[in-house]
Amino acid sequence: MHTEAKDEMRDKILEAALKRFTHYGASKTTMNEIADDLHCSKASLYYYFPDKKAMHLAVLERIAESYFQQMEKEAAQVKSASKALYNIIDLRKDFISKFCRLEIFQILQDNSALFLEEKKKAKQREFNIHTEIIKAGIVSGEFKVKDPAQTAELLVLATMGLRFSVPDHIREDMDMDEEMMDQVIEKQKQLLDIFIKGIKA
Amino acid sequence: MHTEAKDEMRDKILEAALKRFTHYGASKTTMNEIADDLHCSKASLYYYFPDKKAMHLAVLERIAESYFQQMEKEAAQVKSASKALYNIIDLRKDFISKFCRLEIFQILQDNSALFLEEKKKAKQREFNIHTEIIKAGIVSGEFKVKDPAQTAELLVLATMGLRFSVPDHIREDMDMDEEMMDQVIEKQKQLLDIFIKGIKA
DNA sequence: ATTTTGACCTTGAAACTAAAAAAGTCAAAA
DNA sequence: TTTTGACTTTTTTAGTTTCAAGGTCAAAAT
Repeated sequence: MHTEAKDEMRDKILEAALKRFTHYGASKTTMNEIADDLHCSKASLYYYFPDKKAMHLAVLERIAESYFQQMEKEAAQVKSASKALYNIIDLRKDFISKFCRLEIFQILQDNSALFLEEKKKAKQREFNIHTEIIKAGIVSGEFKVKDPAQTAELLVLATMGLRFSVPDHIREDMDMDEEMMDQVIEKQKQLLDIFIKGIKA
Repeated sequence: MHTEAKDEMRDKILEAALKRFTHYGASKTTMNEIADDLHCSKASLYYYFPDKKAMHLAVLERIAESYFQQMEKEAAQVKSASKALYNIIDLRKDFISKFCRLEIFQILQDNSALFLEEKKKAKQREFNIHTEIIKAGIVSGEFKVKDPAQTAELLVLATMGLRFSVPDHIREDMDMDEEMMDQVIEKQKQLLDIFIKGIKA
C-alpha cells in the first residue's frame, strides 16, 4: 500500500534531520543539506512535510515519544511509587541532555499555535503519568492525597520550575552545562524528598 | 555636612527616575527627561551616578530594600512560621506586580558582573529570611528540619520556579497578566501546603 | 496514480549605511 | 562642592541592498 512506503520515506527524512540536528544544531541545518544527505531533492521533502517547522516539530515529537514511553514503562512497572518518581527525574535528565543539543528550541520558540498545542499535550501527558504513579501510591498505601491529578501537576511544575530558578540567568534556549544540570537534579531530588513526606499516608 | 545634601539630591533623582519608570518604562526614559523633570541639567545626574546603569540599579535596590524590610518585619514578628511563609508569598506578589511595570529588567538584563552580584545578594537575603522563619518554626516545635538553610533555599527556589513553569511561554522580561499571576500564586500556596506537611515536626 | 525533480519565485536574515537620538565628558561658572 | 552649557562619543533606528534559504509548481519519472 502506498502509505507504507510514504511513512518509510518520512522516517528516513526525520532520521536524516535528527542526525544533522544533533551534529550541527537545528538552526544551522538547511533543507538542502538534509535533501543532499538523502540524495534527493529539496522539493521531495516538501512532498512529505508542509514546511520546515512541521518537520522540526515531527523530529521533536519523535524524541518525545520515546521519552514518554520510557516514563510510562516506569510508571507501569512501579513497585514503589516514590522510587518511580525519583527514577523519572533521572529519565528526564537524560532526555533533556539529549534534545537540548538539537537546538530545536530556538527554532520552534515562536509561540505558534501549533507548537503551543504540542507543548500543552506533552505537559498533559507528563501530568497524567505522574497522576497514575500517585494513584498507585495511594492504592499501595504509600501516599494519602485528596486530588491526585492536582498533586501530580504541582509536582511536575515545581520540579520543572527548578530548572529555571536554580541557574542565575535564564535563557529560554536552556543551554546548561553539565554542572548546572547536576545542581538542578540535586535540588529536584531534595524537593521530591520533602514533597513525598508531605503526601505520605 | 556635605554628604547629607548630596544624599538628598541622590534621593530626589532616584525618586524622579522611579516616577518616569513606572509611568513610561525604564527603556523609554532618557537621562535628559529625568533631568528636565528635576529642572536640572543632565550633567548633574552624572555627578551623582557614574552612569545610567548604576542609576537603574540604584532604583531597583531602593524598591528591593522596602520589599526585604517588609519581609524581615514579617519574619521578625512571626507567631506562626507557617503563616509567615504564606504571608511572604503575598508580599512577593505585590512586589513583583509593582516592579515589573518599571521594565527595568530589559535594561539590566545584560549579565553584567555588577548586576549578577546584586541579584545574588538579593537571593541570599531572601534565603536568609526564610532560614530564620524555618528556624523559628523549629524552635516553636512546628517544624523538624535537619538543615534549615538548605530547606529554605529549596523552598524559595521551588516557589520562584513556579513563576516560570506555570505559564505556557517564558519571557525573561516576565510580563504577566493578572490572571497568570494569580495562577502562579495559587500553585505556590498549594506547594507550600505540601512543603509544610513535609517538614512538620 | 504517486513520487520526484529542476527551475523558478518569495521571503527573511545579515550586512552595510546614514541620520538621529541618547549617553557620556569636561572646563568653566555658580 | 555643585552645576551647567557646549561638546564628543556611542547607540539606536530606519532605510537599503543582498543573498542564502525557504517554499512552489508544472513537467518528468516511476
